[in-house]
Amino acid sequence: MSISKTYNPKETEDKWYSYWLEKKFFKSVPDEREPYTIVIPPPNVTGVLHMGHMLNNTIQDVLIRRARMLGKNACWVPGTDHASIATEAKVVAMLKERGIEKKDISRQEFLKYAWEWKEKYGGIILKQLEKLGASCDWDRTRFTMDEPLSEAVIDTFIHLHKKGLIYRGIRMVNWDPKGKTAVSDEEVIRREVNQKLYYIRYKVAGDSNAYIVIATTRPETIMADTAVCINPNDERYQHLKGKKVLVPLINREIPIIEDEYVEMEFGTGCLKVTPAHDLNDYELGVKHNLPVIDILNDDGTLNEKAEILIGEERFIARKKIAKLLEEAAQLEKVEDYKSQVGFSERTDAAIEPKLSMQWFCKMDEMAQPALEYVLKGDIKLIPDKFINTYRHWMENVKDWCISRQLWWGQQIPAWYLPNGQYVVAKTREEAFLEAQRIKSAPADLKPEDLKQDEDVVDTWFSSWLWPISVFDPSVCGNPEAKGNADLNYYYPTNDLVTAPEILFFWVARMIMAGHEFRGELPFRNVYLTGIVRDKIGRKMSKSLGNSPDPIGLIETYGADGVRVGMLLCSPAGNDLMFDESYCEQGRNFANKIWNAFRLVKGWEVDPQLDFVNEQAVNWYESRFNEALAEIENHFDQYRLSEALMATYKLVWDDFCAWYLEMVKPAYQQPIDKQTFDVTLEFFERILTLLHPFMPFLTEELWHDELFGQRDELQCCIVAPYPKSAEVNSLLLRDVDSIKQVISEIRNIRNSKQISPKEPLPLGIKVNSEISFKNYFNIIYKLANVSEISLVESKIDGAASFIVGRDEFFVSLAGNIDTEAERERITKELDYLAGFLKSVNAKLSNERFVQNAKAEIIENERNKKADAEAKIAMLQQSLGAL
RNA sequence: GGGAGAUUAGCUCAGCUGGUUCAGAGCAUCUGCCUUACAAGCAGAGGGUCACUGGUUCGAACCCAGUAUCUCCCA
Repeated sequence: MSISKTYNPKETEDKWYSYWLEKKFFKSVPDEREPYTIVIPPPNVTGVLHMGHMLNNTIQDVLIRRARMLGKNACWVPGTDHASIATEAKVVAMLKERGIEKKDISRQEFLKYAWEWKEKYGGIILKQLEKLGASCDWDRTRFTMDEPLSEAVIDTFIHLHKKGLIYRGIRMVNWDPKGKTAVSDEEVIRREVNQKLYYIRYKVAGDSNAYIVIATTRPETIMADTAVCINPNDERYQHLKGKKVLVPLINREIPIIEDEYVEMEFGTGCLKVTPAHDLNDYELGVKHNLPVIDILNDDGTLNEKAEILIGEERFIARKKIAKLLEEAAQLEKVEDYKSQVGFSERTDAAIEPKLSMQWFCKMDEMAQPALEYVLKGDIKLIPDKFINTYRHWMENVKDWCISRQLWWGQQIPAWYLPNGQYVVAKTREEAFLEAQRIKSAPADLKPEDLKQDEDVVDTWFSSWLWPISVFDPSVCGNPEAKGNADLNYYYPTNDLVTAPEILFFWVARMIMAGHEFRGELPFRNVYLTGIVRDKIGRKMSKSLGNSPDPIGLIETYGADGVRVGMLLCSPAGNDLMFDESYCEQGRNFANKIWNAFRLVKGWEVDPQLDFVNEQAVNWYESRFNEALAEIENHFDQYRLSEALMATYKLVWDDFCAWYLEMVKPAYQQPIDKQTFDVTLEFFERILTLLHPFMPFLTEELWHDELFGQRDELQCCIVAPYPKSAEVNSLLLRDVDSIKQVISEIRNIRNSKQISPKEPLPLGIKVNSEISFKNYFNIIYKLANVSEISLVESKIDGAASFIVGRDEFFVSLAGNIDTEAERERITKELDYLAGFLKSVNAKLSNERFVQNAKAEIIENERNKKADAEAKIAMLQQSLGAL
């Protein structure tokens, strides 16, 4: 092993990752052990690793590695989703570069290019996860468009359609004019945008001088107006009732209708009604039986129904309309206005509400049991504050628009007869058989007359099957199927780690699908991570350029350093303010461990030597067990950053700063065999405890010859996780006092500018039951004390301090500064007097003595006794000065 | 507009059922150290009106009400 002064991650990471792969440590097959399963939230196949993935996958890897070491059959299933809109956009761009337009090629040709693209770029993110150390079972890697998984999607569609849970209908959908597809409500991101509010004059028909003013943010849609609406209670507009107005520029006549829906305070109190381009207007239109005029093409340009500005893009049209209105003297004024606008999650295009024929999945029925699982606690959301949000959504869930006007994805298995009727079936042949049963079907119907629906289903319609389909896709759509061995062994999975943003998108729907096809929940715990922000709280994003390159971070700080850095700043469910300095802290920690190892490795053993470190060894043993219990408790509650911090302190403070210093032999002196052996054992245990957080460093050290010969499968990654054992709390308490004594002596040295090299004599006046003799060698070593004497009375002229009930005296070579000493003691006396006063106040309060629990009163009495004793000691010291 | 959550040291966060010397941790800061594992380090120190105002209680960071600010979700 190299003995370089610092840990060098580059020399170990690839080496051990390949080794783990080669020895198949990540691989899982069902056996008699208890399974522990995580399915990865499949990243978008077009994606590259960002900080959110780093956090998310670090957490999953910590959980899976720990489970593996706890002896469970750990299985982490990786994969990607096909991300229809995003991928299709990439492919369209790629084709464009090659001079090919999507509209000029067939669906089959397009898909060929798309697969080509996917094979070439689709695996990048998974490769990046390897750098992080992710111990996924790569043999199980799945893609949502793999043949069997796609088939599962189709079967699911058919099944739900048969159950009446999927239907087709005309609805107002969120239209993405850039992706030229519908998107679901969850894929629309609302943002506040600075807009203008245009005040437009509509002339009253038959009265060339009269007009009303309407305020709108979307003047380009006036050509689609089919009414103007006023509130019937609005005093200002009583005279307009029953009249008509003319749409400006095109002078089409539209009625004035009345509805209390109109807010009198907003704008002018007059609302233009545009049923084709606004959800609320649509509903108003249905209520008042208004026609629908759709003036927009799928790409967001104006069509011939607009009559003017045909072919112009909607936002350009908006500017031009404003100008035309102004020229026609029909634009009264323009005001700045802020409002919420929806944007497509994938393309960032402003969403256009659009009426269209789409497929929907009914949600309310499926939401019911999915809500129950969470409310009953069968599925735990961590942190549980998300239960409320979840419930609110589930109780107000709307039907899910699942069709997308794209080619990349699973094509909807609906087949249209020439007369417009349709059947849902897996293949053309089956569809033909189905179709023949339709009474009104043409008698001479041939299979080739059927035309399959052009659309594909939403990517999430694949993803919601993920926890099932990665194991056995064949049960999706077939709830009666038993499922294969994998599914029966691994499902339900244990933990799901994901971002709260997709609680509804995905988590809720996985629960629905799990219930539908397995009658069972898909996972038991959902750990919701926070959003990674920069140190000033901004969400990390490409456009802001405030996100560090994860792979760059790994190169700078090492994978272990970055993993530790991510976890140090990530309380569950709270956003984390990421800063590179956390990774630096992680790297420093790795280095600390490395150097502790170098120390132990450098020791020479002399078998002749007596075992002199019994107290230190026993203390550390207890301390380790105490910390382990604490760490396990943190893990049980998914408090990973606290589990890490407890580990960090155990290693750095207890093991390195105290234990190793206690047992460390003097320079170039050998160590006794027993201490050496037990220290190695302690070190091994630390490595196993650290492994889930820092897999590379620990595996590297684990294989050092210092620990003896290991066979090729004896690796840290599968070493048994330590088990907590008994804690000697008396010993822990004693050593706490000893540590305090040592600190006090160091402090005296420090404040008096005495070199740590100069040994000082220590006198102890023992008033407690602590057997200080047992700890003499520790005190000698760590406080650099020349001699220790147990004394019966105070030592005059010495610096003194109190720990617990015992008094300590350090005689200094020079004269002590009486004045400073007096001041220090007086200060402490003042504090104690105040403290005693407050304790006495409590104890003399009758109501306290009556109401408080016995043990609390007892405690107050102890506090009083301790304080009084201390005051007495200090007063004596003061007198002795 | 409706809902949820947050506010504790310069920063990031713990603080469980109200009760110990309970106001904590890590980082950062300051002071002193190149003490043969580690300066990516060692030893020590300082730092807080627990957002604000009331209330309940023998006792409040913790419970209740209101105010302010921030974040998220939904419309």
